[in-house]
Amino acid sequence: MPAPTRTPRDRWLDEGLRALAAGGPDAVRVEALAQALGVTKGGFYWHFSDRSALLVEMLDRWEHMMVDAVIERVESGGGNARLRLRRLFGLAATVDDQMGIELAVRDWGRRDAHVAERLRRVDNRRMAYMRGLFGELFADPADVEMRCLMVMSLFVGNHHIAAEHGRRTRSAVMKDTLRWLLS
Amino acid sequence: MPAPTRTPRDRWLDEGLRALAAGGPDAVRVEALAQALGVTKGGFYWHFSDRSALLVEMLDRWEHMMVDAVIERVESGGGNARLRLRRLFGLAATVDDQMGIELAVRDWGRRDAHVAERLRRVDNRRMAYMRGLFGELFADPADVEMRCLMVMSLFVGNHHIAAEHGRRTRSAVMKDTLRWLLS
Amino acid sequence: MPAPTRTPRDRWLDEGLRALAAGGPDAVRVEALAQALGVTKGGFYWHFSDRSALLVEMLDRWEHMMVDAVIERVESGGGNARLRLRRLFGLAATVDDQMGIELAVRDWGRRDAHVAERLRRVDNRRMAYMRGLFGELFADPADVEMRCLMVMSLFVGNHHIAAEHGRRTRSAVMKDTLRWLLS
Amino acid sequence: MPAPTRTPRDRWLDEGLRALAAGGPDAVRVEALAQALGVTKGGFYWHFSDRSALLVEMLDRWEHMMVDAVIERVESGGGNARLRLRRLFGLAATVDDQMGIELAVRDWGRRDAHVAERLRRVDNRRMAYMRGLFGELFADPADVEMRCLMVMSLFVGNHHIAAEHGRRTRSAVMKDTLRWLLS
DNA sequence: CATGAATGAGCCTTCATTCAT
DNA sequence: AATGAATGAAGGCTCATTCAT
Repeated sequence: MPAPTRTPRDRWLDEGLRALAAGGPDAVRVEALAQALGVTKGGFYWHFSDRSALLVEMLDRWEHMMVDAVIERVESGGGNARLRLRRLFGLAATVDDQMGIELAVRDWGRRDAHVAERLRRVDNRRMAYMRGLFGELFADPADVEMRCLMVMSLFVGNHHIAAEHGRRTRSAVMKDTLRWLLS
Repeated sequence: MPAPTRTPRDRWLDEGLRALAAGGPDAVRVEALAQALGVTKGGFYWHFSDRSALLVEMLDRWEHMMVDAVIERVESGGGNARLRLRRLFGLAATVDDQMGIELAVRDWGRRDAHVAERLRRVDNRRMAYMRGLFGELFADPADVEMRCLMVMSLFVGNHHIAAEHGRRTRSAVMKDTLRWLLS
Repeated sequence: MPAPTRTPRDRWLDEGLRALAAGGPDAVRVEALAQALGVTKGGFYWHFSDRSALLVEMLDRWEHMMVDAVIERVESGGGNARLRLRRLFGLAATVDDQMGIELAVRDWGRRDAHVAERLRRVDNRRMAYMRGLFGELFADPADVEMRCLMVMSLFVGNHHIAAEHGRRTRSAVMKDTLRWLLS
Repeated sequence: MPAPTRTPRDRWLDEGLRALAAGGPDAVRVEALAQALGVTKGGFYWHFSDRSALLVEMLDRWEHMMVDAVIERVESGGGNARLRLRRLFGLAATVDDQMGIELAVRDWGRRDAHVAERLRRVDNRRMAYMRGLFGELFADPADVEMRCLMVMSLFVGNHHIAAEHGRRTRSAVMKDTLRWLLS
């Protein structure tokens, strides 16, 4: 008779991340989450000492989900650097539903020093990982750095840029661009 | 006896944009703006019917500043497409202090349909302008599209990405990348 | 066309003191005061930055009322030390309706360091005043000190002690005692 | 195999009295007591039907401790009235650590009719006991009443009055005064 | 005897908005 | 054009109380 897969604590966290993606940190309101979960807000304080405690744990969970879990899945597949990069790019498209969280955290980081610090750590970990892979394909470090920055810019920018591309779809343009970056 | 350079109305708008850049739309609070301007919030309602009226006018002003004014300045300098693109890239670096507003609007657009619509218009106008310029340099439309997307991604991503680049500075990596995109 | 005698600000203070006397500092609730004044609690924050700001001002007012104002009234009547002490004792009986505030402050002082400090100041000012008057009647400093302490104890204790005195009334016993202390 | 000296029930009561002394009746919060005892507040309701049930029992315990136990100890020593009064005064100094409870109850009594009633009973019992002893030393009933009132006022006032006494200590002034009251 | 979890009422505080002057 | 004062709707947090286990 195992405990339910998602403990009530987890449900607050999940709902918090959903709210963050939808409306930014200001939308992570205890009252709103409670209503979404069908409970009363008082119960929140059984699980978390504070609204800010929830926000911190949300960030913990996001970091693990978006860095550790992704790298682990890329690595577990094996193969050479080009293959791993392709798998990484593919995975990035996969986490599209978590991209809302990512973008919200990024924006949040521009206003909150603690979040900014965490963001720097996350981005540096990602860059270091990509730098290693690109480094196996291209000799010039400046070239490697450009490619890394472009990949990250594309993934972040992709969700921020609202322009259309005529007869082409955004994802087709993305695919072209990523292929180009591997050549 | 000329009117004061900035009317009181303008001062509310300026302060609103500053607040938007610093803390997102939720930070555009009538009370906070009033305090920053050294007046009481009651007076706000003489100039604007509503908080939301202020927000709309802020977006108007931002759109004009970030599209019309920029294109006008690029065009006024003359020269061929490559030169204009270089001037455009240089200008983009110039409006750095207004980038905070831009990023805030972009984030806001993910939560508000009206803002999203306006953002689409703005990005499409920018893309159309760049597409024209890149189109004079490269024949393949897919290639042109990629380059446009990468430029926009770089400019947006540049402010969102927190990673460091070892001995290189971000602006050096950016410069390399933009030169590459013109070749 | 002078402003109303009691400004709205004063009304909050008065009501706060009433609540303090009736139920201690915990009973000084913004919401309760608002209801008693027939206004909404939101307006409170126009006049005071904070609940604690109200509490501080309440103490200011109490100190002035219970020390400065009393001494001034005793002194303004003139006469020798014995006469002034008699007037002081009489006045003390007069402020009976403000005694509730006094007792509440005293109790409060046992739990709050800031209040305790203020209480010390108030009691020392009172003692110093009485010491001066008793000092003109009795030569021995130890004797003077005893009498001062007994007067203060009586006035404080009088309201705390619940015992009855048979056929005598409390105020008769008090009167006897005070007369004895002057002889 | 004797039961533990303090049953869990007693521990709630003790902790309740400690909280009462430290912060008044409002500070006797089930949650706070539970935390101090290292248990969860749910368990409280096994021992007491209600928060108010705890408060009543706390008063019972206080009354017994501060009247019955004191008189018993004074009487058990024997001797004449003067000796017993001296022993009583000495004992009163002894229960100094329980004085916090006493003062809190006194203040509480000003706001709660039930507590006031109990306080009257307690004070009357104490007065009656002292009246008997002083009555053996002084013939005039009015004189006896004054001395009783002064003793009680001193003991209550002693803890409420915050004034300092120059080179003398409070306890020296108290000792002088009590000796004077016996002469 | 006690825990884990929740409810619901109550309080402090913030803020958009209104309105008389 | 703006101030002083207030309203009312949220929202964060605390705490007595309940209840299944």
